[in-house]
Amino acid sequence: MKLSDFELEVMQFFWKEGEAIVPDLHAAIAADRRVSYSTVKTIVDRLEEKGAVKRIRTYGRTILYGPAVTRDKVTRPLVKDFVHRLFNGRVRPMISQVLADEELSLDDLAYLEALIAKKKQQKSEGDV
Amino acid sequence: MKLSDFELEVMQFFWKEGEAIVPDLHAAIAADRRVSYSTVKTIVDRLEEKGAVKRIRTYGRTILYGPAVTRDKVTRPLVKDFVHRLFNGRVRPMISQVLADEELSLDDLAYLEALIAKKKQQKSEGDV
DNA sequence: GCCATATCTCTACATTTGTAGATATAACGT
DNA sequence: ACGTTATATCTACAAATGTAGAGATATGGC
Repeated sequence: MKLSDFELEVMQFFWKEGEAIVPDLHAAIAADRRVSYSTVKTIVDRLEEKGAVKRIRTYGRTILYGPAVTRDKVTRPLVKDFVHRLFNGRVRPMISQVLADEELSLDDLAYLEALIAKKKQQKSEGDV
Repeated sequence: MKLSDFELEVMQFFWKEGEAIVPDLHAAIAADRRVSYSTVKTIVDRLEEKGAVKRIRTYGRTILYGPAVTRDKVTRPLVKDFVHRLFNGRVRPMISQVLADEELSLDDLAYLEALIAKKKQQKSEGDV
């Protein structure tokens, strides 16, 4: 399932909100940048064609859409692709860069530290 | 500087090898998948137009190209974009996923652990 | 010096993507 | 019941992208 940037942006909304009607979706996006209702509707139509969203039911003629694929299903291969495309598959510099550029709370850092420690442990055990 | 997938793939080669002639580039890519010389040359032409690669010199009529932008310059904004597009800007789940999916050596893990520890320290100091 | 060939240049085209207008029409409020 | 209006549907288009063939031509080998 290959989704464009805009399609992905819309999926974010669905993954977060669960279900949505296009007018609300449009309102949410239009709060950020000028975009016509038609444009948003077209994106949703294409997402439907691609099987990324589905019609749940209708209110009058208004259609309630919901996600038909999980975020995970979509993002996993993308992340893999991304690491390979931009960093030749080398995860280390990739994470380094994210760590350098993005703001992380102490909490996040502690969480990641623990996660890595666990991974390390598993790995050394597994190697024995 | 917005580069397409294929363009990015070619840039990988330049960043890794430094400089290259299109025939070699073509050979390298064609080792993976069928693609005509013309196609590769077109991508390089577009990269030149975009200012991502530049002509270094010629050997006969063969042109030696080299990167005109650093990997860093290109990837930094992409990573930021990516995290925002796919994870609503939440770095933690993003890194978690990468850690879960990608193979990391003990060495890598140790490195990242240290990096995070350092970040943590800097942060708590900065907050005082 | 000439020919073969490798490489470049130019042109082309189908698809995908972002974008939106025109038009139809169902449904809601009165 | 009727008109307004919100929403859907359909159509369109420019730009970017992946892809490659045709044709020009400089060079290197002989």
